[in-house]
Amino acid sequence: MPAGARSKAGARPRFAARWDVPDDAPEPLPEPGRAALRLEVVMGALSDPLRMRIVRTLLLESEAFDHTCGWFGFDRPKSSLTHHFRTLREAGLIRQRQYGLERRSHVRVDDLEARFPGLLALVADWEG
Amino acid sequence: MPAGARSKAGARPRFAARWDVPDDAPEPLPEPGRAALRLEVVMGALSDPLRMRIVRTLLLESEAFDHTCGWFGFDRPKSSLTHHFRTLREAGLIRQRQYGLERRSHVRVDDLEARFPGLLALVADWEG
DNA sequence: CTGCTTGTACGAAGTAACTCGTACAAGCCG
DNA sequence: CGGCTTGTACGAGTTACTTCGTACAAGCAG
Repeated sequence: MPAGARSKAGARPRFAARWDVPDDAPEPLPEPGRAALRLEVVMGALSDPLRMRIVRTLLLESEAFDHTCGWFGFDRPKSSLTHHFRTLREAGLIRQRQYGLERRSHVRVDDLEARFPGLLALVADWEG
Repeated sequence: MPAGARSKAGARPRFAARWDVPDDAPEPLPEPGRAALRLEVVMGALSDPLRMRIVRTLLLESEAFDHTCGWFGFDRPKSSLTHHFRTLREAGLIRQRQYGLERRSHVRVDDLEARFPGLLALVADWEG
């Protein structure tokens, strides 16, 4: 099945499909595998408004590549953002890669749709 | 619209539809209205495995009426169960009514499907 | 090398959540 | 009435989470 082939009529998600990761991209940081994703952990990660906003923003406004912490423009100390991005990664919501001195994130759309179909649509519809 | 008339082809939820509440039923305990439901609060309530199990059990195994705390058979002190059921009610997941000396609960299927379509299907599919 | 940038690690302080024991209220039944 | 049941209220102990300052590491530009 080709990557991004998500064309079931009438069920196309409103959030952007993910792109093809280039072969020379760095390895992802440690994260739970698809089978290890737990719904209650994912929901716990999304119970924080800032983290919900991070995922939603990545889902709706991200271009065809990963984004750094600073791209979001949050007015919070760096150590706080580190905490929230790590929480999202350890819950399995985002994948992070280290590009030089930047750490870029994107939503694990495929894994989340496979394990929890419809969950990302709820996040996309969230009114912050 | 008859109760349980949820027959969009291929999208029928696997959990039991709710029943008609009799006219002489007690008033529900204080709860947030449909418009006041917040996705991050609902997810926070579901981030506890015991509470996830309560909602899932109500969804899949409940008969055509409300159920008491004791019906679940949890091996926890009563004061702990009070805490979790109240958390679920205040988050808007369940509705509670006082019948004599029992307090019975059911999932707010209509409100939750209207505000967060697909969320209850995720709960029903949860592997505890 | 010197600075600048991105982000981590660590720790501390404050807050919130969970668990549970005890005491109490309210309804039902003998 | 007295006892039984269902569940609450309150409080304490513990744990977990959040927030953030500071110090540090690593990459890049000059």
